[in-house]
Amino acid sequence: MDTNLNAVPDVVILRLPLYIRALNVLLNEQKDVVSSRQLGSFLQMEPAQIRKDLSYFGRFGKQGRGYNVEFLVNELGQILGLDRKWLTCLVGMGRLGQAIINYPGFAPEGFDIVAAFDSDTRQIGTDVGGIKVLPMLSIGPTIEKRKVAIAIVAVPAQQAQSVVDQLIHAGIKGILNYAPVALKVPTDIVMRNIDPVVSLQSLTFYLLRNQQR
Amino acid sequence: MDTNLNAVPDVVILRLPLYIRALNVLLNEQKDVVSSRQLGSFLQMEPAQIRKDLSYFGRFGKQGRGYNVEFLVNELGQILGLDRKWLTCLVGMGRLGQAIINYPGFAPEGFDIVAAFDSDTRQIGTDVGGIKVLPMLSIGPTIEKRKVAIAIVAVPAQQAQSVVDQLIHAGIKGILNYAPVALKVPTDIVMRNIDPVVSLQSLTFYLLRNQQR
DNA sequence: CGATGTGAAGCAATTCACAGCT
DNA sequence: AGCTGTGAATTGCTTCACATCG
Repeated sequence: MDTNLNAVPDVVILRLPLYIRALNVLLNEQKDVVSSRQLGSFLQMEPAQIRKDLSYFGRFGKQGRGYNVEFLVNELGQILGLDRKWLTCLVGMGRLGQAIINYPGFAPEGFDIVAAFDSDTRQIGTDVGGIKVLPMLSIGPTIEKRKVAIAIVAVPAQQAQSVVDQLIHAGIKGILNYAPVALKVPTDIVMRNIDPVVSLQSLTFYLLRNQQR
Repeated sequence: MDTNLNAVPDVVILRLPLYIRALNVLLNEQKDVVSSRQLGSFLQMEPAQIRKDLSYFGRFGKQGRGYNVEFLVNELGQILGLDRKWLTCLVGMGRLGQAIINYPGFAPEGFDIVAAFDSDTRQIGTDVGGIKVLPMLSIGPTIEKRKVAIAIVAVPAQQAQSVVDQLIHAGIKGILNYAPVALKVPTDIVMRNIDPVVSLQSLTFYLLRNQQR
């Protein structure tokens, strides 16, 4: 075993947060040890895949017993960098932006929204969820001064590319994009897209196929 | 070429909506023909992958020329079942539910939200975005009577599994889940999860890895 | 025994490369 | 000449199966 992080397949990284979610549920249920078989039945996946995934990073289990839940959740958190705070900003304070900034799920996981931006002059200066809304022109200086690493983009599709360009120019390295467009970013920038319509549009294929039969 | 829809890999189905998005942009730009190379550079992917993906469904292109944009977007829409309306309901009318029901992106793509449910007695009976909020007990009768096929779940994590069980019992076949939990559904139910925290938690891995070097 | 960790095997997806059409 | 459609080659991922250990 080698633990070369560059050799870990992307799909494996995408699954780690799901393992963490499941392990936290088990922790709440006072379970202190779990086997790959139990975790697999919980997440509806093959035990072998879980063991192989974990083996990219180390030997976390005990033969004949399984994995210590608390230990494993901490190890995985460390691998993903969840053992520290990530300064985050939000661009776009429309209805979606409002919902995002008021969503209580980010902070407990270490994603602290420390700045918010909008182009609407009526929004600028108002206080939303304890954060003052700044004008778009403040994006650069704010990100640089506060060393914000992640941006959440919740602007209309038309503005998204220009906003993302500004963010990257200011030093942002990770982007969570809610705008329904395919954005272009340099290879060293990590982006995730959240687009409910795209999700539904592949879902319907299976609905169609399942219904005729 | 055979066009057996059961033989199409899931990853291919997941990419079709992205092609549609891109093609619609090109349509707006009055482009009437596009090559796999152009589309690939637009979407940052390999031309061969696009051609192979499309070849699962038919021969849509012309050699030496490329693909007719309007024709291809219509074909793909038909394959995914986007050429008709999908009756959709929304469960959970908190901040997230409000944002979802007011999001103007669903209806133009054929996803009509025709019913909304909540457990909060103060919400029930109110009118949100032209739709009256019904109590949870109405889920079954409403879905059955109106033949709703898709449900969007925007309730707290704790209630999500029970809500999903009710929806499936009432005949829902597709679920777009916003609750941050791993839900269990039968194999004939199609589910998509939207969880921004999970998205961020894999993003951070690459931020960590890129910064040390 | 019971369960991990892991090479090897098997399967799936991507990319190559080129015949064939326009 | 340019570009599609597609077998073949390649690359990547998942699952098997078992040595090994508690």
